[in-house]
Amino acid sequence: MQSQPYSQLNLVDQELKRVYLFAGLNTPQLEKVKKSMRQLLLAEGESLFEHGQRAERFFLVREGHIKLLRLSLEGSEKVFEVIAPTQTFAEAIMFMSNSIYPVTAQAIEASSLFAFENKVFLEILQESSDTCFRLMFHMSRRIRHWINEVDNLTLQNATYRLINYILYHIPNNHQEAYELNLPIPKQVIASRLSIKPETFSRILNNLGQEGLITVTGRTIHIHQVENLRLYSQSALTPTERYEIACQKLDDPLPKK
Amino acid sequence: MQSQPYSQLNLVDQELKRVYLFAGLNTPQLEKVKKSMRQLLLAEGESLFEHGQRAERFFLVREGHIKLLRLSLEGSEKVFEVIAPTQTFAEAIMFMSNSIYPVTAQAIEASSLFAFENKVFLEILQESSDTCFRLMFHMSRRIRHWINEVDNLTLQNATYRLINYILYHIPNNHQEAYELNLPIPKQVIASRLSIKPETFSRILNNLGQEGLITVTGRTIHIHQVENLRLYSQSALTPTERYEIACQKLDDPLPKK
DNA sequence: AAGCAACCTTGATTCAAATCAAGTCAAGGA
DNA sequence: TCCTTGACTTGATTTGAATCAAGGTTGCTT
Repeated sequence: MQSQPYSQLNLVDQELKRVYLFAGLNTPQLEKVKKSMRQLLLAEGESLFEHGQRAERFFLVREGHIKLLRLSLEGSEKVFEVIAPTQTFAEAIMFMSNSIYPVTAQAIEASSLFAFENKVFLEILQESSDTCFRLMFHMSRRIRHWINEVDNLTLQNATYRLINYILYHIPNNHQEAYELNLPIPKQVIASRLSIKPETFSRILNNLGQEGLITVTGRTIHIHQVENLRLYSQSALTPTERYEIACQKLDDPLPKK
Repeated sequence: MQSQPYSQLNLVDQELKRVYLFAGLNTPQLEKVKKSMRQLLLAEGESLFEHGQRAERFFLVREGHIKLLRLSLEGSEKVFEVIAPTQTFAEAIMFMSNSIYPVTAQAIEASSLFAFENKVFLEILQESSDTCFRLMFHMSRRIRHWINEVDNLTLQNATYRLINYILYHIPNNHQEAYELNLPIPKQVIASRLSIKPETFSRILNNLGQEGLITVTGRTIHIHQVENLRLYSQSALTPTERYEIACQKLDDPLPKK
């Protein structure tokens, strides 16, 4: 991992102002943040911090992708989240004094990030209840995000979760065809959705067989986004879906 | 649901001061909170708010138990959390202006609560960055709680989750025998752990067969707390556990 | 161009937990 | 006392996804 103090450029200022944590800061406050900021360059597979390590910094991804994961006792890894450029992570545990990172962070590909000192940012917060509020807003969004996550994991099956993942990555307004490029290996997405790679592959296959999508490498062609949406709303078991499909029986469906 | 303004008593003051949100408030601030506070009495099964409703209040449970749940499309319910006396809930979404409750809240048994106005409390927060910090601390704890929840749901099996639930309800220092009284129906606990009632029952049975616990109605006798801890640490599948148990082979184990 | 290592797919099999279907048991009412 | 109702248990069966075990692709290196 490379680490270096980062020179003050106006370009960086703009980059930081787009981060929700810093959006409300004035110039001297921003300067203070920038002084404690470090640029990190991670190689593919390199880890940034380990589950259990003291949490003293939070991070902003500039290029590449970082996965947050945990290892089970048997050694298999479970990815909780994949952090993409412009997103921050590990800022929420800042408030637990002497706290530890609840997950391990590792670069999926060569990545560039900024690291910020919790201590410095906490000092700034102490002066501005406005920034506090903005932060709390985002923390509560994160809580809701996790509630949804548990919801997905428990109420729905693997196919539903995968479809939801796809839909999440399509702009809301799109109704017709869409071409989705997966930025990261399918295995990582599979883990993120708590699905084994084999099952992931089979599900994509099934959706292809049903004529909803076509997969070419890491590109997923969705023929009719609206159809996928309907599909996810019904949230049925494959058996049930097949039965319904047979009832509709406009187009011949593959017999399993 | 009954609702009424609540008279100012010193007893209530003490009750409120023990709540983390109010711990840092001074007397006039606390008075302000109390003025907007309402007491609610819920009958068994009565719901307090529904998933999707505007979130304008947060709550403190005084007596009884409240479950936070979501309904699947087919109507089955998934319990996310069970709130016990002295605990608050729905305070984290306070910061999302115009936000909605992400879950439904319903009384498991006849319950008594206090309801607080988000607006009033937010005004107080704006004056005290100290209280803000305390709140953020608890919000970040909650985020970590949910990360652990997902971890449990994905890396571990049903037996492990149930054991963890039991261990969680035993004081840390206990090593020997312990008698745990479940305050709520087993079905609710099962849903909380994302297990079907039938499976829940079977797991308790298995643990009984292996000599770890004895179940009498809603009372669980744990013979050796330390044994349960070891069991949960290994986190193996039933098959694996049985094999290991056979290798140890000090005491005869039931053949399946 | 050959070799190799990720990454992905496919098929056969196994398994934990869900589902379906009857029960038992205890509490409360009429 | 009988009947109902809800909470729980037990057994038989099904099923979604994991696991095991080969293959196939792709892209990179030497």
